[in-house]
Amino acid sequence: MATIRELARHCGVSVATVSRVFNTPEVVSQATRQKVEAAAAEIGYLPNESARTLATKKSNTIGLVWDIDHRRSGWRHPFLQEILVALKTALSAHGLHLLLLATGADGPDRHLRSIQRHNLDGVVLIDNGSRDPAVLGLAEAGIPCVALDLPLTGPRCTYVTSDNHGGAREAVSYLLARGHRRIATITGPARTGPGADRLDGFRAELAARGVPLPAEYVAQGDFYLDSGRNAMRDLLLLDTPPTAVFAAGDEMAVGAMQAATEAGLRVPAHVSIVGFDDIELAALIPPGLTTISQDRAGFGTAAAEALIAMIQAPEDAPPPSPIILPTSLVRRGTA
Amino acid sequence: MATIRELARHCGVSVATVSRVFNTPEVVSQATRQKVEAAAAEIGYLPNESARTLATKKSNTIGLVWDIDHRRSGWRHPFLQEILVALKTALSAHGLHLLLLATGADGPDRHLRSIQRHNLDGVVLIDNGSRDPAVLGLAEAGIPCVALDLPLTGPRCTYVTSDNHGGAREAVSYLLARGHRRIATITGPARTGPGADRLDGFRAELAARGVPLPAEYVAQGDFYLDSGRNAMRDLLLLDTPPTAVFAAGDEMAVGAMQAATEAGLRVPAHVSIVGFDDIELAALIPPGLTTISQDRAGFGTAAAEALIAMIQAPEDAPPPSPIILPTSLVRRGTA
DNA sequence: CGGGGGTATGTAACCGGTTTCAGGCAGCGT
DNA sequence: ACGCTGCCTGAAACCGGTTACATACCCCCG
Repeated sequence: MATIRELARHCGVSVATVSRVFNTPEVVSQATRQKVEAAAAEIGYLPNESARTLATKKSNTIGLVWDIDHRRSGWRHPFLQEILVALKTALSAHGLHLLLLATGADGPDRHLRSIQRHNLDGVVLIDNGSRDPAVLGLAEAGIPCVALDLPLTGPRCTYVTSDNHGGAREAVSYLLARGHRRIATITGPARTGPGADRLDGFRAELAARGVPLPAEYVAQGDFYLDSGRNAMRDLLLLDTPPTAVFAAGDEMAVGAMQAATEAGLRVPAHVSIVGFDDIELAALIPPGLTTISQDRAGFGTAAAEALIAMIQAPEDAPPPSPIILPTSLVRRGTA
Repeated sequence: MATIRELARHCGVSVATVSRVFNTPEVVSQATRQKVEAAAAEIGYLPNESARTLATKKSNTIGLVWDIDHRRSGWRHPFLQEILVALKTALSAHGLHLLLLATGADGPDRHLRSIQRHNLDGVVLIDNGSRDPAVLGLAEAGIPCVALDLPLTGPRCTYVTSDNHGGAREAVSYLLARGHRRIATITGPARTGPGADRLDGFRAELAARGVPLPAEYVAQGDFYLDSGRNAMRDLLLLDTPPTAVFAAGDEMAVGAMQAATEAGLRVPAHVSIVGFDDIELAALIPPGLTTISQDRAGFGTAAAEALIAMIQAPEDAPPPSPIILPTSLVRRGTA
């Protein structure tokens, strides 16, 4: 690898000039700039990132902190790949690199250290509902930070999430329009933003339309398949079982479909089901899961944009406002 | 952030000694070591990665190069998340960081530059079948490199893949044991390792058992759902349609199931289907897809181990041999 | 023709570590 | 007492960039 001094000697200028060609080309004369650029291309010079980071204290790198310990938490992300693609694409367009940090693998607190050690310019946080204090502390650490599906705010910290409240209302509204009046829900964990917001929206729409909601129509789930199946079993055992169920996640909706089938019921003839997420499976499982679709790539893109805005903004800029992505209902066979 | 000089002054030793405490603790006396360690903990000293990388030319970081441009290639990885988890976990255990590089987003060649600019210690390559020359060139660049599902070898380059050949043979063997003699296959793209190997295995097992394979029983697919559906439609239109189909990927198997259903056939009563991959959907779609399961986490773990071994080995060590992960048949409802 | 202002470039300090090399010191044998 | 050895420590060069500051030069104007 050629160094800046070699390149400088090679074309008879000082290292400062070479540096300027790459960083503030407008201050160097046309002639020398072209001379340096040509020589750089010829000998294949590439500025060393570590040296640059050391000198400027900016790494042009953002960290993705993600709880990896799915053995313990059982957590899997429904759209991780899409988010990664969108995030990386948007960051690359601004010359930013992406470093993967994992709370599970790196140990508690370790990612905070990593952020300092690497001079990271910002962080995006994928929520796992762990409420890890070290993760939450990031919001106050002053480093630009955007959380996904986790309502974290601070002077240089914001979050992006879907319109879970509105999506849930739309689902309920749709079921009401189809004539249902006995509508139950299978919730996500209350400690997660989406879990809480979808339940709120569900309640809000029923209340707004004057439809009663018996307490036993709210069944607790954890976003995973088995919890949906169990919850549905319980719902079907009620004296007056619901005619429609809004599951706060597609996996649970699939579990609910299985429970209904096992109980000898047909979907949607005997019971309607609406999910949330629009995972791949939703389109493939017969008769097709009606669900609320999220803007999967939007998470990554919005996170990148928010981060870049915060990085470029002055230290004391007003805190950014949260980004709420729109949802949309996808009609398929289950409702 | 405290620097090494501050820490040195703080406890009355030289910077060299502090550095040794962190890198070669065995050469510094017990007394000073403890003194330095205590002071480091007290003032929260953390060595700066960039400075370290600059001085040693080793970054303790490995790059994950991954073709992100799925808009063009339509490529999605079935187990990306599991691979990421296993890879990151294994790397973290050895103190290595993970940097995401994307051929689609970073532009052609850009990841090669990134590798040099960042002094990456190694690279893992997730194949997308693109045959990108810059990617393939990595094998010769001398940097430790392990490819996933792509038979790439070199002095410091190896790969990990499933036993695609054996898995395919097992699938065929199972169908033969169930009494089938008219067995067709839906292949993956021949340019991909798994696509080619699964077809080879399919052919080999039939040949070994003396079962004839008409040319029209080999239908071309591309691993995605639609191709499976189309291929199956064609197969069912033959004069003597197969009684069983081995699809080289689960998505195609699901497509094949759809085509069979659309043609008024029942699976497995009229036609049996075996897939490959054991994606999540396989267990959930009725009546459950019989398929060949891969060691998903094994990809990440094996890649990390191979990489670490290469990094620690002397430059002229013999090239590592490829890692072939075992597969296993999962019996469900379709065969 | 001399001075002022603006522009392009160079010099050298600095970022925070690692590492070579030299030297101090204690212990030991003679 | 002397020299030798081995262990521990420190001084300083170095990694490859950035940037504050100084300087050289040119042009224009009074």
